[in-house]
Amino acid sequence: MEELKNILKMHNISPSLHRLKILEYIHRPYTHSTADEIFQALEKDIPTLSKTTVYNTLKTFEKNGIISALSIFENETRYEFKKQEHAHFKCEKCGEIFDIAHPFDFLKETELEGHFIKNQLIYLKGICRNCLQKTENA
Amino acid sequence: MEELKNILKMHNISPSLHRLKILEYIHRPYTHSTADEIFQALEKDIPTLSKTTVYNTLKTFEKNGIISALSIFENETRYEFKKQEHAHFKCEKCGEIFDIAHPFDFLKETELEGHFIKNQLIYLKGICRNCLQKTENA
DNA sequence: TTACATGTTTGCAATCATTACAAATTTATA
DNA sequence: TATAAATTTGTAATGATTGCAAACATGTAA
Repeated sequence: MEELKNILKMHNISPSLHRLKILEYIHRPYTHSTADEIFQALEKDIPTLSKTTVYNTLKTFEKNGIISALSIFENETRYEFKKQEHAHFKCEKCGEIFDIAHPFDFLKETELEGHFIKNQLIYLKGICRNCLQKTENA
Repeated sequence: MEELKNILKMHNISPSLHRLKILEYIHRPYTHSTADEIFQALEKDIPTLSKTTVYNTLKTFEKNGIISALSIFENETRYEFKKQEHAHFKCEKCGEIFDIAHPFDFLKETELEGHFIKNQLIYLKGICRNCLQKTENA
């Protein structure tokens, strides 16, 4: 919790309870949460929490580079704690999302067909290892 | 126009006027259109056109593999005629979207961290060649 | 040609994620 | 303690998309 507080302070965001709780939720490993998911999870602890606050806070975090917003999952925006760059894999069967350490760093800060590439986003789809195993055993 | 008709027929979709017009619009090179954009463009020619028809038609085309839906551009879904796989580049300055012939085919139909990869989606951001040139000349 | 079944299109209402905004509340500061 | 500033809330608005039932068009068989 102290660590989270420091993250906020380092980004000049005052660590209010709500902000800390939201950050805590996103900070758990392998989360790719929607605003609604976060809201529903925290509502229990903080009954006065408003969804607008969740949206506001997520926007603040994103602006300050603490989290990343992923627009690649159909209509809902998903948020994750910013960390080393990686690809995202979504299983077509179970819908689970996995982070994948990806080997495409050679693209960053380079030129492609005359355009200067700053960022890359890689999204993979297929069948995840869990679902593959289930099929084998069936 | 005959070509478009054949595309529909080959996918067992009867080539009604509306469907042909919508397909024609998407078939133009380098389009990454939203449903609304298509609707507004065709409304002039087909005054009775309804937006629901545009959505219905796009969904039909997508199901039949004629077009691809891109969810990566913030909130709006964009559609493009299905063709050879490629990456998408969006310019941070002018917002224009470019297709990029991409060199990542090695990923397809392969395995990564235990998951079976079927599809990949690559999204790049940066400054496009046009905007770069403008900056140089300024 | 008519009548019916089928497929297509329409228009409107509903949904869902997100944002705008102003009021209420809390916190920090003088 | 009073006041300013920041934070949070609640509600209404927006915008993309979907559901649905009615209207319309088309093809087919009698």
